[in-house]
This record gives sequence, C-alpha cells and structure tokens, in this order.
Amino acid sequence: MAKQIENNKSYDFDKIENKWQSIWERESTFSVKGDLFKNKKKFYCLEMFPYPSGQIHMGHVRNYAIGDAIARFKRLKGYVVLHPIGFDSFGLPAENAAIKNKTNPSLWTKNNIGSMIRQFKRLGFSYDWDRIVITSEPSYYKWEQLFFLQMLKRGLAYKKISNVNWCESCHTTLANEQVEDGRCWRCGNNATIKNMEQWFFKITAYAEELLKGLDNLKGWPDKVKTMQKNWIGKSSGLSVFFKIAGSAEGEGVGIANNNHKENGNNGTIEIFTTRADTIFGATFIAISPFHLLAGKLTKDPEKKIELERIIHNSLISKDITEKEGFFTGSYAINPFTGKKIPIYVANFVLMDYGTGAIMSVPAHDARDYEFAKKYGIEIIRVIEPGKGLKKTSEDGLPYALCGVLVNSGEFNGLFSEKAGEKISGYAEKMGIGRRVINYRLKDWGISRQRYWGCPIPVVYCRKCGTVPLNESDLPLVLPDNVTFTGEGASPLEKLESFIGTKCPKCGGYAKRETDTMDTFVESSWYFLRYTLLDRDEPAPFKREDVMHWLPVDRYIGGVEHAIMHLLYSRFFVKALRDLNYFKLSEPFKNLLTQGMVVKNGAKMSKSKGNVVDPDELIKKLGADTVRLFVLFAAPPEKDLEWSDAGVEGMSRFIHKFYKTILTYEGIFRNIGGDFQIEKENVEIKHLHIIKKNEISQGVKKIIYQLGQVVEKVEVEMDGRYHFNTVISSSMELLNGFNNYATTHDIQKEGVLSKSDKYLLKYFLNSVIIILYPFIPHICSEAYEILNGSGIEKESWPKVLDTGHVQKKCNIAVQVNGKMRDLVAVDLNTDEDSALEIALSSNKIKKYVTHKNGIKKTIYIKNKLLSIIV
RNA sequence: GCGAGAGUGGCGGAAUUGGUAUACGCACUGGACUUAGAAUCCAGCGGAGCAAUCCUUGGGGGUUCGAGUCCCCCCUUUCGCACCA
Repeated sequence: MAKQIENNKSYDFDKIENKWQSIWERESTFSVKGDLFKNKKKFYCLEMFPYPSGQIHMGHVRNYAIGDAIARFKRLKGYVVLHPIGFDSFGLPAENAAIKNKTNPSLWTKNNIGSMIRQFKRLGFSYDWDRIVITSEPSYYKWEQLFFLQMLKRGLAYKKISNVNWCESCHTTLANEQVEDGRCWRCGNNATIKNMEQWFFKITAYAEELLKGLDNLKGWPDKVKTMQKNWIGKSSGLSVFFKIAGSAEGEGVGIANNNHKENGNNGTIEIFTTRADTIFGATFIAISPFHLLAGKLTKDPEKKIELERIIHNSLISKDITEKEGFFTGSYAINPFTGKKIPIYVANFVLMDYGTGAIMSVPAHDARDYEFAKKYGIEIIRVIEPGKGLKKTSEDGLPYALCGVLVNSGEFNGLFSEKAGEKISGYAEKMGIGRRVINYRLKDWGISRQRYWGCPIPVVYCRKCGTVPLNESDLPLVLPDNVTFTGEGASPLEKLESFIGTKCPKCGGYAKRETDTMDTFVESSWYFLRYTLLDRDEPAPFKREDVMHWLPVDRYIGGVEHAIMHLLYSRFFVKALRDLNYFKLSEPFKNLLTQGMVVKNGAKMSKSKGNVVDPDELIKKLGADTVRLFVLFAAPPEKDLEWSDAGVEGMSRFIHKFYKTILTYEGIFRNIGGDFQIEKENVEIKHLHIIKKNEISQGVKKIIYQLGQVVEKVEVEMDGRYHFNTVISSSMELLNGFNNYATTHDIQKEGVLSKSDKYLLKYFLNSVIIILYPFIPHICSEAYEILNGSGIEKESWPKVLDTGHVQKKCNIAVQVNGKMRDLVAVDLNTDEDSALEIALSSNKIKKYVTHKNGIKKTIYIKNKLLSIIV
C-alpha cells in the first residue's frame, strides 16, 4: 500500500531501475571486448569475490557499492575499466548443506550462484558479465591442477609429515593462517594438533621477498602491511651449539656439515637466540617436548610419563596456561662459561620455530625467569642498565632491555648491541655457532580432508611411490556420484571408482590422493583469470592480457583477509612469475579495506537478530537508496552503523533530486549541444557562445560553486574515497540550485537569459554526473530526461570560468588568539586596510581600545587577521 | 604483554596542509498546508545564561599570535599478534 502511494507520485524506482538494468544487460554496457582497450588508459577495479552462500548481506552491498562507484567514476574519467565478478565456489558450506539437506554440493552451489547473480543485477552493479569466474568448474580448477604439477616439479609444492592444525568440527586440517586465537577461522572450534602427512606450498621460499615487497606497496593501508610484516616475523640472531655433557665428549663439534635435522645427533644441542649478548647468563637449556632429544635424554620412567603428559596437553590445545617442564637429567656445557647447565624439557618452547631449543637466560627474559623461579634454577645477571639508556622502574629482574655487560668475561663493559656482534663473531670463528635469520612464517599447508574442493592431481603407486598425473590428463574432475554420510571422513575416501586408477608411470594399480586443495588456492589467482575473455583458449590466461591489466588498480575487500588471502595471492603471483607465466611480482597496487556493517554496535548476525536483508530493503526503497546510504553513512574504511531512519533520509534526497529534474525539465530539455564561454582569442564556430555579460550574478555564483565541488570530488575519488563528503557536497549543490530556482522564480518567462539556461543545464547535468557513480539508475533516467540520450558517453564535468569574481570575502578576526568577529573585506585586501575595517567593528573595539596598544598582527590574505594587544 | 588505530552535538559524521569547530544527513522542536494523519515545505537545533558573555573536540600538561589537528603523560575503546626465544 505504502509503495502504491509512492509509485503514484513521481519516483517509481522499480520501473526506473528495471529499465536501466535491462538496457545495461541488453547492450552489455560494461563489457570490455576485443582490442578496444589496447590504446586507452586502463583501470582494473576489483572487489573480493564472494562465497556463494545464496544470500547477499549488507557487507556485500557495501563492498560492491564501493567498487561500483569507483568503476563508474573511472569510466567517466575516460578509462577503460575492467570490473569483473565471480564466485569462490568451493568450500565447506556447500558440503555441510549437502549433508543436511541431502542435496548435491554442485547443484546447491549452482542455485546459489544463480540467485546471487540476480541480486547483483538487481543492485545494478556495472560488471563485465562476460568474464565471470566460477572456481568449482573444471574449466577453472584444471589450471590450478596444472600450476600444482608445475610447482611440484620446482619443489614449490611438496609433501611432509608434520604436526598440523586440525579442526575436529570441520574434520580437516588448517593452515597456520587459518587458526585464529587457537580456534578454527571458519567455525570457531578449538584447533588441536595432529601429526599427519600433508601437501605444502613452499611460501617460505618467498619470505624475504614477501617482506621486502611490502615497502613498495604504497597504496596499501599501513595496518595491513604491519600485519603481514608481523606474520612473516623475520628475526636475525645466533644459533649456538652446546655440547651435551658426558655424551661423546672430546669428539669434535664441528658444524661444517651439520644441518638442522641432525641436531642432537653428534652430542650437541643447537639453540637459537636473538640475544647473544646474554649468553653468559644462560643457566639452563630448554627444549621443546617434541624435540628429538626430549625423548632421548629423558631416561627416568617417571619423567617419561611426565613427558607424555606434556606432549598430550600440547596436542590438545595450542594455548599454554602454565609453564611446566622437568629436568631431563642431562647437562650441557655453556661454551662461553664452560659451566655445566641443566637441560630441561619445557612446554613453552616451540618445536617449529628456530631449532626447537633455547638457551634460557632467566635474568633477562620474562619467560625464562618465570620458569627458573618455579623450578629453582640459578639466575645470573649479565646486563646492567647503562648510562643514558631508558631504565625500568626498578631495574630489577628480569631485565629484558639492552645495557652494559657484566659477569661476561672479556665482554664486560660492552653495550648489548656491540657485545652481541662480538659474541656472534667469536662463536662463528670458533665453529660453535653461526648467525641465522629465522621467519615466523611457515609453509602453507594446502591439504584438506574434504570433498568439495579442487582434487590434488597425484596418485600413490606401490611401485613408483608418489606420482604426479600427466598434464594431458587434466582436469582431474571431482566425481559427482558421492554419498554424504556426515560421518567424519570425506566421501572421496570411500569412492572406489575414484580412488582406483592406473599409475601414469608404470601403468600398475595406484590410488588417488583423496585430499582436496585449500579453497584459498582458487582465490590466489582468480584475478588473473578475469583478464582472459575467450575461455576456450588453451591457457589459464594470456601473458599479454595479464601484463596489460595487472596490477589491480584498486582492490576492495574486508580487512579479515589481511593475512590469509592477501598473503597467499602475493605468493602465488610470485610463484607463477617464476614459472615464467608473466613478469609481475605484486598483484594489487592499491588496497581499500572496508569496515563492517554493524547495527546497535554489533556485527549483523542471525543469532543477534539484527540482520537487515538487502532484498527486502530494495523492494521497499530501491537499489539506489540502499547504495547511497551505505556510501553516505561512513567513510569506507570505518565500520558503518546501520540506521533505518538514515536510509529513509537518502530516499528523501533521491525523491527531491528527481523532483527537481522533473520540475525544470521543460526549461532545459531543448537547450542542447556543446557551448563555449567567450574568450578573447579563439572561438569555435559551431559552438554556442556564451557571453559573459549575459550571465546573471546568481548563475555565476552557483557555477563557481559547482567548479569548487568538481575539483574537490576529483581529488576525493582518486585516493581517499570518502564518498560521504562527495555526496554531502552534491546535496549542497542541489540545495543551492533549488534555492536559486525558487527565489528567482526561474520558470517565469524572461528570467533566464539564453546563457543562463545553458549554464544551469550544465549545472544540472554535472550534478547528475557527480552522483552517477553512487545512484546510477536515477541519474541515467535524469540524464535521459534532460538530454534524450544515455549518460555513459558523458565525461566528467570541467570547471567553467564564467568570469565570476568574488568581490568580498569574510575574514576571521582574532584578538589575542580568540575568535572575535567576522568582517567583510575586499578580496585580496592588504593588511593595513583589513586592520582598519576590523578596528571599526564594535565587537573588536571592545578588545582593542587603542591602535597603539597593538603589539603585533598576523595576516593571512582572505582568511584571517590575528591581533595581539 | 607487544604492535597498530580510534575518541568531535542526542546519533552517523565533516573540518585532507595548525587559521571561522560541529558541513551534510538523521533525530528532535515550532510553524504552513490538511477534517485528520502521512508526505511535503519553511524556521530552529553543541552546552550554560534574561542578557552581555562564558564554556566546549576523552582527561591533564606543553609548543604557538592561534591546536580537533603538533609534542609529552594518562584514561577509555577497537583491531591484530600472543610464550616466535
């Protein structure tokens, strides 16, 4: 009923939006085809593609409205814009839905994609639909399997047994990046540790490049770069070999041929430290419970049970609530002091960082201190706070800062940094240690024990071992004929028709790999696939297309992918570069991370009951209104607080905007063609010439204001993307126009000169163009009403010089730094006359009684006069 | 604990470079139109005060003729990492 009333009035958004959406669809308005783009400026505008859950939410609307505004703006600025969309369609929800509803994941996914496409189209996003990517289709993942085989050949993909993160609820392993706060990123279940054989991508081979590359990503938010930097976690230090007392004594401890894996085999134990300067204070060695030596050195049966218990606890949860451990019974020799120090097993020592063993310096490390106190281990101070160094309140222990060495033999008196250098040098010279660089980053575990993912193209042959498929046998298609029991393992593991195959090498019986790839693999290269128009090409993409379109000029998505997706993608592009696909090192030049949409201060979620459904809102108020609100209510990088009343305000504005166009349509519809404002030198004959003396003052003024906004918006739309300020400026322009129009009664015959009419039409057209990126339907309609043609061939408005000279301006007058009055002065008035005028103001007189009393003045032309008395 | 960001009316937010704080919108109040309401339009809207005037950008200090903006300390809050040796 309410809608009926609205529709009977002027703005029938359903009709208008459907009209333009069908035009865009019919004419493929936003497709980039053929060679058209080759000699024009390009712009690759990309939003993170969605998982096809079937329902879009406000977060999507916001993400894609931002991207669409940028894409449409760039087109107006003359760029050929690649603006694609696709679906990240492998993943667990499809499989869970299949279990729950007894459907097929591929069918479920297909249906969801269909309804999401409908929703995107209903929102009027300007996508190039010819380039859609659906990652669960063999035509897509075929290439991913090829990359895998090529990476395998290069050693960038490999298999190993290790302790990996396991989510019992998702029944699969997780990469390190996918464990947040000890929990599974997807379901929030507590992650445990499992010892399993897994496929890995060797992302660590690129650790240094991934880190260094961040410096060049000028268009990324610092926040994201810091997060990646911390995640990569580079630290340089010293690894030192401590002899184990009583084992193979006298045997040389040369390290020339030693490597990590043999650690402990030759009667030594290798530790890693970033504080070599504290080595004289090392009073015990702590090793991880998973360390090879933990089992070897622990002889006492009771302690063996203790070790088992600690290992068990570490596997259950990554979270260590209390430090615990035990003395193994063995000692090591501190190579610098020559003293025997006990070797402890300690639960807080990580096996997969450094060497899995540390030298513990309780005097100068809080963790070691806590442990030493608990087990009564000796604490020796070796660092004193030096002069000129920042001191802690008491300089008590543990003292973890730098300082001057004491109790450190020949190194006494040196500052930490220098001492660290010398000690490291000494260790290297004596062959008992070496400088090393460690990264926190681990290789990317990509095996998933689930069905709905990209099959890993290898088989296991009893004779030949692990054998990759031949490239010509790709794609290895994920079989469709599976049954979902919902019990633990992937249905692939029971599908004999899939598992049983021939070994590509010997032709004998072989079993297929039943794990599938992490879905983050698909999203690591989809942005490359978009560049390929002809999907029948026998290639994942063409080098020339990638080199033309990439890097992505503006990438928009949620900050939750700051590490996972954005790090994997950077790695993948570097790996493909090294596989000689193209010369490109970084995929995303500029990154915009948008905030969440919240209601009543909380993230929208079903459980909180604060979800706003975009579909319903579009039905009620239209796509333009919804889009305008999500762009107006907050700058993109901040969280957006939902407000139903605020949305209605946007609807009101669009009504007003449309009404203005309809009201003045009659005056401006027949004003056509290009025009030129008269200039002294050149005039182009076929253009309408606007005579400056024919323009009324009011028109000059609003054209001047338009120019100011056009310039401001241009800056905003090219970097900061604070659409809220752009939209508010547009509102001011419209209000200004309406004010002028009503106070001057411009509809009356003879009020407007022909030049005025040309300029006011230009004004209205410009407002329409400025708003078009945000509310494209109504702007297309408004433009057509005034001009009889489509807005897409329009370009961004120019700033016109109508000869408008502002004669007066207000300057702020301060007395002793306090704002006292605003006075009107001629533009560019000099200081003396400005002061005269200011002093004639009653408000100023009150504070400045005598001109002689003035000590000093500060004058900024056309802005401010500051008087000090 | 470490690291990064944020704190401005009743609310979302503006002020990009130190120079008229509170643009734009929402909510609210009054008025016009109407039998009435909705919608629309007009006016008002940081706080205190009759007023002149004073106060106001989380709190305190500082630099400056002048600070929301720069510096120091503190508080609150959001996010990320969390035994990475």
